Parts: sequence; C-alpha cells; structure tokens
Amino acid sequence: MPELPDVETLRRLVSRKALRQVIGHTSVRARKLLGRTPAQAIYKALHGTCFAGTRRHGKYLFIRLRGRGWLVLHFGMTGRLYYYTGREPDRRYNAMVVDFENGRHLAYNSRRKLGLIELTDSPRQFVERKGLGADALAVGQRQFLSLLENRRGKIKGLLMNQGRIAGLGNVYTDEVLFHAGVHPETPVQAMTRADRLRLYRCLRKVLAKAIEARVDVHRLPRSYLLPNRGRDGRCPRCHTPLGRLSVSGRTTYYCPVHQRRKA
DNA sequence: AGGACGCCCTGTTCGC
DNA sequence: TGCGAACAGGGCGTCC
Repeated sequence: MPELPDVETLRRLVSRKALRQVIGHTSVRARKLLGRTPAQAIYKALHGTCFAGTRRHGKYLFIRLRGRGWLVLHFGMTGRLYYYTGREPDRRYNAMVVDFENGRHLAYNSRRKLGLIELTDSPRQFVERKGLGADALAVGQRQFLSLLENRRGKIKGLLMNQGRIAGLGNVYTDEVLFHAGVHPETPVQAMTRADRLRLYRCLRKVLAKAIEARVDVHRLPRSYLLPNRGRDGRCPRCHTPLGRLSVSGRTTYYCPVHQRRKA
C-alpha cells in the first residue's frame, strides 16, 4: 500500500543511506516492472555512477543518477526498498538489486510485481507525461479549494484521482475522510466551504502524522482509522462497527456515526 | 466527466 | 479441517 507517506519514508531512506556510493553491478530480475525500458539501459545508466539526490511526486520516487538523469520508482501496492549489507533479505521477491562498490546494496522488493522501474531525463517531464496532479503535500489551501470547484463526483473518487491530487491511495483517503468527518460518497457539490477547509486541514495533518509515524515508531496513534481497518474493525472514537462499502472498486471503511451521509 | 468494471499480480483470507 | 474462491489495491484501459 505504498502511498505518499510510505514513499516519502522510502525517499528519506535512500537520501539518508544510499547517496554518494559508487554503483557496481545492478541485476534486474523482474523485467516486467521495467515496462518498455530495456534492462540494458538500467545497467548502463547506473554502472559507475552514484545516487546524487532524491525527489518525490505523489507516489513516485525519483533518484538522481549523477550525470545520467533519474531513476524512477513506483511501488504498486507491495513494493518496498531494502538497504543492507551482507545477507540479502527476502531474496525471492527482489525485482532489482543495486550493488554498491562499498559492499552495500539497495533492493527493490515487490511481491505482486505491480509497480514501475524506469529512467527519465526530467522528473517534471515525467510527471507531465503521466498526467499527475499536484503533489498532495505541496497543494496549498487555495489550490485545494479550486480543485474541488465544479466537480460532480464523490469526494473519495476525487481524492484518489492521481490526475487531480497525487499521493493519496485507498487507505489514506479513508483516513483523511474519517478525520474530517466526511462520508466517502459525499458529492463534492454537497460540501460546504467549511467542510472543504476542514478536509484540507485533515489532509495535511494526516499526511504529516503518517510520515512522522513511519519514520519514527512505524505506528500511527490508535485514534487513527488505519490500525482499525478490517471487517471486524470499530471506530476508535465511539467503538461503532465500521461501515464497509465499495467505491469505484476499492474497499472503503468509515465510521457510520462520525461520517454521516449527506443527502 | 465520472464511474463501474476488468486486468495485472500473487500471498492471504474467506467461506462453504 | 481443507481447499478453491474471493480479496487486497495502484494504475490503466474500456465502456457507458
């Protein structure tokens, strides 16, 4: 479920540990993740250079290759990174392993092979080509309000639409709506200005808290929806059994008491 | 435009 | 208890 907070955590991992180390060999084991990029292009781009910096847009991580453009990573729903020395963790599912000449390694790991490994000359152009909206953490209040203007659909659909706001997936969309007290199927047009402002504040709060939790304790407060998701889950505030429904094919959890449906 | 749905993918969970 | 079906969900494409 790598969404914005998870990808931001991975970005920080790379930034903290994996920069400025000469890259030796890179092995690609799951070519499927490369899309149209030939594995040879990956080897060539990485060999002999080093990671020089990182950037993130929505759920995409960009790693700058000194003098050779950028490596682009998307983690699908099960992707993650391991930075390690010595024994390779979870070997079976490592789709790509970068060997640094100092004996350390960075592995892109994915059980379900839904994701993307690619090269680009420019993150900005990549973002444009993919048609991604503004990064969810970079959106200002005014811009957020304008994104909600004249929209016809349900609020959950809009928040999950990467072309509008990039970074929120199923899980954190539910989390944000829970904190804002907004029912996931609320038509955007039925939301008052106060609703929209509250939603914006909750979006910022939840993302910031989630990043903090992932980096430090790997755990969100118990008052969050996320630790309580699931068929037998209950609202952390009132203990009401969570409601469960499907919104555009994604399982949605919400509190029927705190997130009342608006007509 | 928006949304329902299917596909990809494979480990896990569900339900009979 | 066991086993096949359904589920999980990010992104994309198709269809209405």
